[in-house]
Amino acid sequence: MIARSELKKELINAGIRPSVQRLAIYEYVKSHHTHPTADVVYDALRDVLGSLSLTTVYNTLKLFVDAGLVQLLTIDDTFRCFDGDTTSHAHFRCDSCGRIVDLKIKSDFLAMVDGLGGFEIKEAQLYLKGICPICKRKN
Amino acid sequence: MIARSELKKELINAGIRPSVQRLAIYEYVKSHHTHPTADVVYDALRDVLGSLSLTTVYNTLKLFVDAGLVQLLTIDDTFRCFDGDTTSHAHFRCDSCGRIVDLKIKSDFLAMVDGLGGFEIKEAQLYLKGICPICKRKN
DNA sequence: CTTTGTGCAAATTCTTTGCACCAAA
DNA sequence: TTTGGTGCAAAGAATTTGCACAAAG
Repeated sequence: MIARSELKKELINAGIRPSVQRLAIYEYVKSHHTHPTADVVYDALRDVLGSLSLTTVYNTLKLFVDAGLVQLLTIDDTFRCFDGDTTSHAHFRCDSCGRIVDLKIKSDFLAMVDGLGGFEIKEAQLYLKGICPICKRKN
Repeated sequence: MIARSELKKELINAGIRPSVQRLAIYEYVKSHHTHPTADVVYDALRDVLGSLSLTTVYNTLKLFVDAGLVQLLTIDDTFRCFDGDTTSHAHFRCDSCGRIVDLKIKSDFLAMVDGLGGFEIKEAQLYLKGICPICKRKN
């Protein structure tokens, strides 16, 4: 859990003015590791904040992604979700419950890829899909 | 390059009736390693085939993906593209030219992921993004 | 004949944009 | 007072669906 004042500084350092809406959205994605869609963030904050529109959520999340503060995940092909954790890690999506789980990966995992000479890698996403331990136990 | 008759057998084995359209679409994704979108496949085949609709291309590619004959890639967040190569490999997308390149990965690369005990992995996608060697040389 | 595939047009869904109003520096 | 943010409504883009006709077993 990061302090609100700390998050505010991060936005300012990134050249983003910390409006009430932006700070609330930023706090949400930084403190929830549920990989929410824009719509989920909207539903969660619309009542907390006096005023919020889905447009603002979309605009703001895009702003954060472009600034490198938030990661955009395309593990599901039907909707985009967001991850406030920008450190290197893998994602697992359960085919049964739909949950997206964070998984640690070794920092040098790119060594497993051949022929990367000459490529400049800026971003890496490792997506795994299958059945999570909880759903597996149920069946 | 695989023979048409061989591809036909693959469709039949998967329980898919090899119509003229389906076979042409299947042949296209199996012989082009350009990771086309449905629209690209449509544009490439509409003149070759007497008749083809974008709807059929969408339906057919979905059919192939569900049957496990073709892979769906979500490396780009604005459109889906398809890969006739279903063997394990990574994908690199160049931010500059948009090209998607296949890269070999070591078969045991999942050993780089921690805490997979209890998970049943059915699918893995490794997406890399950055600048490809060709675009890098140009700048 | 009878089941299945094709393709047009319309619908759907997610996301972005234009623009007027509002808020903060 | 001037720059930038918010949010409504409308537009846009990718994909899916309903349905009538065509084709293949």
